[in-house]
Amino acid sequence: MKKKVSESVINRLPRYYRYLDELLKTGVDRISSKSLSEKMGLTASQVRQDFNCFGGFGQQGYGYKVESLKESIGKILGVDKQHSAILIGAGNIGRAFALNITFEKRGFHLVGIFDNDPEKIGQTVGDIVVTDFEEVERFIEENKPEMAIVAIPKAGVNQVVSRLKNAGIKAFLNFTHAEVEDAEDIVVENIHLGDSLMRLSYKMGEKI
Amino acid sequence: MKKKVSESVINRLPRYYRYLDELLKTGVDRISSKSLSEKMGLTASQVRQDFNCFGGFGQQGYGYKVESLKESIGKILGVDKQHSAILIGAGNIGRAFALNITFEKRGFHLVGIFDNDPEKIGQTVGDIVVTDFEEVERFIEENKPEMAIVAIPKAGVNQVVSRLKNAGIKAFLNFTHAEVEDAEDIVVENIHLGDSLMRLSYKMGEKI
DNA sequence: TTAAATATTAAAAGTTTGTAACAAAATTTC
DNA sequence: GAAATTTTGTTACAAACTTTTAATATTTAA
Repeated sequence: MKKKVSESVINRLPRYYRYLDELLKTGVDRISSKSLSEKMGLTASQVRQDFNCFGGFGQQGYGYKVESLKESIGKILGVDKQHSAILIGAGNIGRAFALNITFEKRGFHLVGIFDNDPEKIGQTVGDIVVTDFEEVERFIEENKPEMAIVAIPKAGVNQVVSRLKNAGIKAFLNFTHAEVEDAEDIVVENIHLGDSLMRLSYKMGEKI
Repeated sequence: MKKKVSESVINRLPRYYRYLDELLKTGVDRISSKSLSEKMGLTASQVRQDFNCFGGFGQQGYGYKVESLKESIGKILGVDKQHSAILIGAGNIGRAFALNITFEKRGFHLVGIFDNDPEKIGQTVGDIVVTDFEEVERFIEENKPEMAIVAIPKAGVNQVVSRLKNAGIKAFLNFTHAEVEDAEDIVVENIHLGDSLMRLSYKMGEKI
């Protein structure tokens, strides 16, 4: 892992991981770059080159062992590790995400849910009780979660993120319309549903 | 608008649109590529080149008029048009999305919600009653929605999409874990929350 | 009114990313 | 067990994307 891997490659890794998971479940235990590329709509060279960024996982004349390839990519992505997360905002999006199984499957574990709405405080989502957001610093100090999922109205985002950052949160999954910027000591993944809608809208205009 | 615009540019447009919307709301009525690029973490030349793909919206020595630039980009993205959509799956994700305001703001209008779970059929989400999925073909015939938001368990996706396609749906927003492939006569936007989690997990491993 | 500063547009250069081709290695077939 | 086939890893090439540079127009200030 000497030279830096390009972002385009990283962005493709989760998709490889998903396909390999799928293959494993259907009982396929080996695959060539060619067949994988056909399934995924890529070229075989690209598949091989992508994998080679991290060192050769394949065997000449044989192909790739699905299980160990999936495991290797999982390791690169870090989904073999356990991360703990808190959810800020127990609204529709927040609740939907908290109840979604993918979350646990990708190595994340939800340990707390916070909101500032008195109506929501005290309710349970899954098996977690919604706590007053004012308690968040104390909770973080005690439980040291690594990550926060932010699913609140746009207006409060900056203040909330900055409080969480100060309290020691290093990673953010942002569902709000505001952009949370990558910075020195934190990592951010923004999920902008509105952007996806606009992209779809564009494609509709182009193709249909 | 003759020569084709690259996908990288298209993918950046929604973000420009959001920032311009923001600027407009804070009362900024003109902006240079330089200040916009600084806000967005891009280079000024990239901003200019992106806009020039669609013809010059700016004025030398002056910059860009925020309002008309936003409007132009909106037109390119097609958010000035009205699209009607149906939602398939009244589970957590589906309901969260249906109740989300962005949806209406981006020119989409929800006209129907479908599910195959007898428990959910008859319930209301927002002001729409959940209908049996078996009715979907008839509904599409009558109401001609353009788009479907698919938020159901992975297992049923292929069958559901193929039925919708046959009934005349041309655009899909896919929230399921299965990949809905772009094809001849349809457009697809996949939203894979699991992928975002994995990307975040990777970044956490890299930087923290 | 003129000069300096600002800022776009367009074109050229540079960088990155993706594709294709080939030699080396392992497997399968005979 | 040797030959033929498969398939990777690597290198070279092509395409796409980004940045730089040059040319031109507008605004601002003296």
